[in-house]
Amino acid sequence: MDSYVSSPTFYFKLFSFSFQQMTITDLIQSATINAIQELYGETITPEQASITVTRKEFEGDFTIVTFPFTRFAKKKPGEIAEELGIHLVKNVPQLDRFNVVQGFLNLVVADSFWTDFLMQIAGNQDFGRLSKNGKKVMIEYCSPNTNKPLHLGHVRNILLGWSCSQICEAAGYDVVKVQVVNDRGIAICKSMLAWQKFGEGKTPESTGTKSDHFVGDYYVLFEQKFQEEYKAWQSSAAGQQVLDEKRKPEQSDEQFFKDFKNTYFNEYSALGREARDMLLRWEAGDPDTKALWQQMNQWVYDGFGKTYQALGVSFDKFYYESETYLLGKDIVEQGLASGVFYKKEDGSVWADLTDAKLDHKVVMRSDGTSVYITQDLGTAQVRYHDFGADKVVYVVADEQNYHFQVLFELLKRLGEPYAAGLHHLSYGMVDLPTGKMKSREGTVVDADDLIAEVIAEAREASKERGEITELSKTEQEDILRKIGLAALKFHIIKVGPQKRMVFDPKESVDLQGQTGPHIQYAYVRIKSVLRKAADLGIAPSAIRNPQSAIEPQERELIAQLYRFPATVETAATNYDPSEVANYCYDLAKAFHKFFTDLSILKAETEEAKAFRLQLCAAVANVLKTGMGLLGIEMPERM
RNA sequence: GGCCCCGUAGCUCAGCGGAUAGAGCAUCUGCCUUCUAAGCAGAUGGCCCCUGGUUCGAUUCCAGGCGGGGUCACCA
Repeated sequence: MDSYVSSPTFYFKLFSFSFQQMTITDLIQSATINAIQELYGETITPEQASITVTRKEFEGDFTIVTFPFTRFAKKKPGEIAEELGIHLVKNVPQLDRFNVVQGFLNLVVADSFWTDFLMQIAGNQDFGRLSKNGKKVMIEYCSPNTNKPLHLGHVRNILLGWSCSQICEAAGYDVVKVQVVNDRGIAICKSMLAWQKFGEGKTPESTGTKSDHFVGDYYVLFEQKFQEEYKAWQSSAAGQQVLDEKRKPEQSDEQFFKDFKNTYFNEYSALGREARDMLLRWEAGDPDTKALWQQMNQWVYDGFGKTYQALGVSFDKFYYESETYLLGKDIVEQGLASGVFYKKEDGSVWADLTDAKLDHKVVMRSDGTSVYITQDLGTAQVRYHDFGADKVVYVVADEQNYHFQVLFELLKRLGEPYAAGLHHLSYGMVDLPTGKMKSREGTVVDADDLIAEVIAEAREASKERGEITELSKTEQEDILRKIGLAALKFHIIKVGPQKRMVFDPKESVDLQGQTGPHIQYAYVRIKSVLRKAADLGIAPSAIRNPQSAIEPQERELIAQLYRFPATVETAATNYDPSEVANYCYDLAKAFHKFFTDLSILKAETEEAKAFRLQLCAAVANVLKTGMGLLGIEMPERM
């Protein structure tokens, strides 16, 4: 029966000096297994002895459902619950009493257990951070193209990637954050060409434009000029001739030209030819082209850097596709030799993945050049060589689900040592209330605009409150920045990654209800009380007279705090920051309830004041840590 | 068409084998002679997409539908 005890999920670390301690639920669970053995002579598994948190309309902390035990106990659920309750309270010192409702056994944990726990975590800044597990996880996120600025989609990606990295770190991993930059290809050539033709030597400085937006503007300009050219061609004799020859009977003229756009770009367009020529010159290493490319990209990186800084995120290493796009060919050779790949008559190389319910997949073109996935194979290997990693997480939108299934399958078949630790953190696209974001229709929400907007909104709301007007201008701005970003970040991160989400700009700026600022506000209230207590000379203390019972609001808060380490752990194993977000909200909510129901500095006894202060301090600490895992900073006042 | 994801209050989302399914927003009603009302309490609002199956028990697991999205390029 030791087998389940040795499983790491049944432990978490309470203290910074690492020793492992069973949680109270594990204690109850193993005691339940013993009790069932003694009472009914039946051996049950931990899964069968499932413990849940008691619903708040009943008295108790934890609940055991006894229905499954009727099979062998040959008694009514209520009777079993009664017998089990007596046995557990007798054998588990941490349990004070129990009650039975239907077949549900509600267990009440002794006050002393909760106060002891609070004493243990008092003053421990690292509570919730698990000790190092000696493993490394590499997280790739953001991965932008360099032809235009970051938008709302990138923001979701960045927030997911960043908070995952923070959560993994808290869960004991070493973390390497990497970004793959798509800095080459036809898209950046379009920006380059438009700037070269129409830019008149302008620069971000000369126009006062944020430099990534400056480059993006030329990308847009290219599209405009191309559309003009295409429109003109459509009504020309040449265009009409193609229409007559190639239009399918069921197609309208308009539909035909819409579908024909790519072909036009590649085979007819003058601008298209110029852009493709530029790409060819780039690939040939033409110095002028390279210099222009470098200049444009540098502008973009400078601009991106500012956005990352505004969002409070960073990367340990950037990989550039211009340096990796030729990688992977040796892997293809090895794969051919080992029989993972096969070659077709035309010279193209394929993998047959049909037995893994996937398709045949090209890994090398017939002309010997590599495709997208070849490059990914190469990059995976290079990165592993650079850092080593037990787990590799790719934060990429769910439109690439199939791609990653194939990539992981290939890496597995190639026998890469990290293949078992690969994970695609797939997230749903972000929609607007008006529908999908479409760059062509100009409905894309720009990241920088969004950040500015949420801060402006916080400023507006702050004016009405007048709470921070005494502070210096810089302090005020710092607070407003924290509040605005908390609203934005929490609004996005609270949604489970897998779900496609609707982003309503109006709601993202809300400061009330289930929002980041609501949680910050709980923290600020605590900080305010702690300052006042210091002035009054009241020191926090978890020591409590055993005679005075803990209030339900206090108990609820402590029980919430108790769940924090386990929350961090599951969020890390699931790569799901929304679990931490929802936890923080629940904790803040419980605090606000406590705060309005019970007075801290005017509590009945000195001892109660000190105890509540200690509880508050612990809540503040967990809120700060938890929100920190989401990349959200806490202000001291608001 | 094959495969994958999603379907819970008017809206945005939690819950994912267990008790009468929860929050926030919106609508309505109360609570500031001060530990910050960005808060709290209450009211209103649900065939948990449908139909079967497994189970003592299904919103939760399985199968089949329906609706929405994605993806099936020698594109990235």
